[in-house]
Amino acid sequence: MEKTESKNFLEQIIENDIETNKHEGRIHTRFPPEPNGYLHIGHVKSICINFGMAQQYGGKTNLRFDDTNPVNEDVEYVESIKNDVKWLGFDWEDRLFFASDYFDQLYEFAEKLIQDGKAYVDDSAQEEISDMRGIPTKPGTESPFRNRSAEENLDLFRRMRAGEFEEGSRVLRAKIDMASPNMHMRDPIIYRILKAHHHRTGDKWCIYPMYDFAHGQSDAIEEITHSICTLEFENHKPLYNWFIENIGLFPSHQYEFARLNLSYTIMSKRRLKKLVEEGHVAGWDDPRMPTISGMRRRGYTPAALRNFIKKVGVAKRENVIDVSLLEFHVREDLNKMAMRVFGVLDPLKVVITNYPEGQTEDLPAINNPEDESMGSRTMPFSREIYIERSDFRIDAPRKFFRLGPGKTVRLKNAYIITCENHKTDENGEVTEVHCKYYPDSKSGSDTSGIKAKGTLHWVSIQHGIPAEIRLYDRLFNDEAPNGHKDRDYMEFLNPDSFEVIKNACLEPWLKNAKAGDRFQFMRLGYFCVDPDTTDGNLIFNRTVTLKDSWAKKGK
RNA sequence: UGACCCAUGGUGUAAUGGUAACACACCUGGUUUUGGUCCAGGCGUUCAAGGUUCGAGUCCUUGUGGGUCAACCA
Repeated sequence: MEKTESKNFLEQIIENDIETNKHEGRIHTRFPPEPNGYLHIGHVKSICINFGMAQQYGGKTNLRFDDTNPVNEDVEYVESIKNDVKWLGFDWEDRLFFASDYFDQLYEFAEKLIQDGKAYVDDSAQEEISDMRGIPTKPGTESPFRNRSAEENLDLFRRMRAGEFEEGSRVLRAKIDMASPNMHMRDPIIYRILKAHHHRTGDKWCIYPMYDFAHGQSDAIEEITHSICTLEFENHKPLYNWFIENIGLFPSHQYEFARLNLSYTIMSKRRLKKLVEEGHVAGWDDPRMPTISGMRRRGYTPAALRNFIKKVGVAKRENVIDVSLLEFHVREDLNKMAMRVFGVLDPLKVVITNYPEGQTEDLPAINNPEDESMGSRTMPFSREIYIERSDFRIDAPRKFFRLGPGKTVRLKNAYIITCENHKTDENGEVTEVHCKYYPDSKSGSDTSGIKAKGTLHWVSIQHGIPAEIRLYDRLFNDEAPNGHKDRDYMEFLNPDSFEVIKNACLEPWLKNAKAGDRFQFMRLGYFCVDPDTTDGNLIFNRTVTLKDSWAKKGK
């Protein structure tokens, strides 16, 4: 726990609860995903808050799957969710739970409510129930089935459970207040008939509890002290409390925070799913997706994500976080840990005319200037090398500290060279650059006295290895793709969000890189090895570029 | 025309009745064999009107603006 740091409102509540010895000072939270999709950066915030708070105050966090709707849920998702939470660095220890673990208890709670005259079976059609609920500004009307006897309700409910009725023909409702200004209190449905196979309970049940009748009670059963969720559940809180009070359960309390929104992206499961299904991305783990699996594949680190969430803060007002803050934390973490290597994405041949043919030198290279313990390696240098095509310009302006006719640059870890000539093809495209080098300008023993303003990365053609590089950019080119009333978010898809480079050339050290390995390609950005990589085909994903104050100047 | 929640730089988040601060972004400059990192500096903020108070971003009232709620989803 950091000392004098300012506290967010949840920390203040928790510290106050500890001071007043509420729940004997015990802190117990839960992360309650529904196993119906993949986790995204919005969930990362929830995970970090729920696990983070407990960690910070010596408490515990349960992982509980809210699996009350078998129609949408699947074990595939529970495995991916567990994997994602673990990868982020959090541990639920032996506390892996499912709302479905409590179906028997939940059923008993429902019978108790019926016996107490606080719940009834409604035979109305779905549409009738909806009509009778009224609208927010006008009270609803009571169902004709509202005043059945407890005996009749109990009998009907048991027969619902026994499978005697068709799906949709009856529901169990809590008997609260059809005139409540809070729509959730207008006799909410708490059980519906769903003749569906459940991924854990199989065919044991044909009635399933609704979210409102499962979530709070599950919290109470697990004796959760702080049930932290997002703002849209604020209106559910009176109902959450109503069930706890009327059933007589452990007094879990719900607290709400504002969900995370990121600029240039969308966060709804439904919309992300559409991107996948319509093939706008390669899958849920496409590196452009804001999913945890996508960001993992892209090369983002768990620490970067955690630090990002910490900086974003926790409050109750709607927010849109600038993606640049995320990128900042990705770079910050990678800068410390990523080995520096050389790779040329768009090769341009350079011949060093006065360098002896057939000669090769192994030049030392520091692996990470930020971390001496990462040591060094050597890189082969020879007469013919590749440089980045964008590092050469025929019409180089004054402030272009790179190569051009007559220009002098340092080849990182090697020699200073001066451009003497270049060849072009019939289209005026540069095909080859001729330079001379200064033998006494070798890195580490430079006595030439020549000053080169720019430094370039390079790869010896003879020694370089081929690789495929996948470049990613933001998926949407609008800051708030979902924030336009008259335009669909799909209209803002960035057509240039993905580019494949097939003919990149990397320094030979990289030949043994393994899937998931992260590197900084000097001067270009951070890259990681994609799992599609095979023996003969090295594939890298660009995680994020380096900051580029030159590009920003508009060149 | 209901209930609940929210309102601080470009974006976020603090300030708990007492000098509005921190991060990102942006802009300068320095260091640099990465136009990276690092270092130094700059820019810019309390929705409005009343009220309480010696003193209000903070408390009260009203207004304005925004969000949420009318799935047998969660």
